[in-house]
Amino acid sequence: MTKAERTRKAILDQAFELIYQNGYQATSIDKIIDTTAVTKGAFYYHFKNKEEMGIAMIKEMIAPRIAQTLLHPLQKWENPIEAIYESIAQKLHKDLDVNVEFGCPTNNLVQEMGPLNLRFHQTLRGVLDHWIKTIETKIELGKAAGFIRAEVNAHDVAAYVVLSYEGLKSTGKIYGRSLYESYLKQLRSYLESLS
Amino acid sequence: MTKAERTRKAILDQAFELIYQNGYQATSIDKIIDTTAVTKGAFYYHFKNKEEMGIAMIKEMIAPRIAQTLLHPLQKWENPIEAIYESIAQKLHKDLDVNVEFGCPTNNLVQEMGPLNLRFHQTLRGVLDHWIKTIETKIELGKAAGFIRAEVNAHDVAAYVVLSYEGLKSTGKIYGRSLYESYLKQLRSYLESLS
DNA sequence: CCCTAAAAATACTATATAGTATGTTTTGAT
DNA sequence: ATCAAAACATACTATATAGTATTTTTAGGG
Repeated sequence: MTKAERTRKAILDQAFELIYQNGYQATSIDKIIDTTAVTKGAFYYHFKNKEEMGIAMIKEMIAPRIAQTLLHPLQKWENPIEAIYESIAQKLHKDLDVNVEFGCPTNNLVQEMGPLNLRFHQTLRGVLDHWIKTIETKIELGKAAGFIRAEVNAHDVAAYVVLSYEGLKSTGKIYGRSLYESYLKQLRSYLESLS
Repeated sequence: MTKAERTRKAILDQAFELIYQNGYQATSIDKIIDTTAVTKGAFYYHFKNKEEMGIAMIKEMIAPRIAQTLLHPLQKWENPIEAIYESIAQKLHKDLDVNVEFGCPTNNLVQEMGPLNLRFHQTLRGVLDHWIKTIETKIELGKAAGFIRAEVNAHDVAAYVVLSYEGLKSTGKIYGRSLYESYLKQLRSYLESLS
């Protein structure tokens, strides 16, 4: 990795953290560069403007994190009920104490920027589409293998799983880890009703 | 209502709309007063600062709206499964086309301000506590009346209902009304698994 | 080594923002 | 009607912000 590439990555790393904790609009470019060894000239050399940086941050930081922590683990179990439950349970377990109060980076941006900026809207939709589609495929395979009842609508269930996860992350900002535990119990009971 | 009371209400009305659509931090006091027949002097006569106005807006605008559109309707059905499903379904039906892209006012603020400001955190927690408690009580009554299995944990279910509703409102900013429909199907199936 | 383009640094502008200072008008009790 | 307090209006300050203009440094192929 060249020095320029490292500069670019340093900006995106810092932007990810600050935006995750404070929101996109509340994160100023000055704050990003002040807390990094990067100047304004370097910032605007690598990114046309704040919006381009934000979109790059979603594509290069957020999307890969989702793939690694929520999508890849799905393939460790054949039964979709186990796969969905365990992938989420393990992710939430890792997040405990560290990330609870700041929620989910994707959902934070969906909430804040979805209605305000078309490019954010579209880019974030791509991230969610991919996640939902991956779960949906897992469920279809599970139906073929007899783990899930045939009349279950895979897309509806996948969307509902994602939506309730995001609801947990959002409401969890207020209620913390106790909500995580009660969520997991209800998620399991919901998923088992599909078999 | 006196003229001063009407001025105060005009500020809160406008603040509610702008904050709902753009977020709290992105809503400037200048924008609020420019789009109302109110000056800065009037604003700061009625509210010590922006934070006090925001807290007042939650207590006087958001909390009553939740009570009227989601809590009171719960009492129209004796069976908690019907009550929860119908109260939410009717609320969502009313929101269609109008409020979908901007989500839920409460959840928007929980997301944005929960981690950043203790007073917002506490005030919003009060709003959610009240909603969850109301559903919880409804479920307990339903258990006594034989509508719900005795071993169901009323609090966990109530929290899960609220959390998934907020997840819908949040993710719904991206997916719109189609998500509302698939959510309602899954909500019904989940609730029926409690009987 | 040298020289050009990439990469980065510095200084600046224009605008937006929360809040204040100070003044004027309106209201309602006497 | 009077007058004090409530209610509102106007002008201002200090700071933060996205972005630009301009200059300087650094990297790497010849």
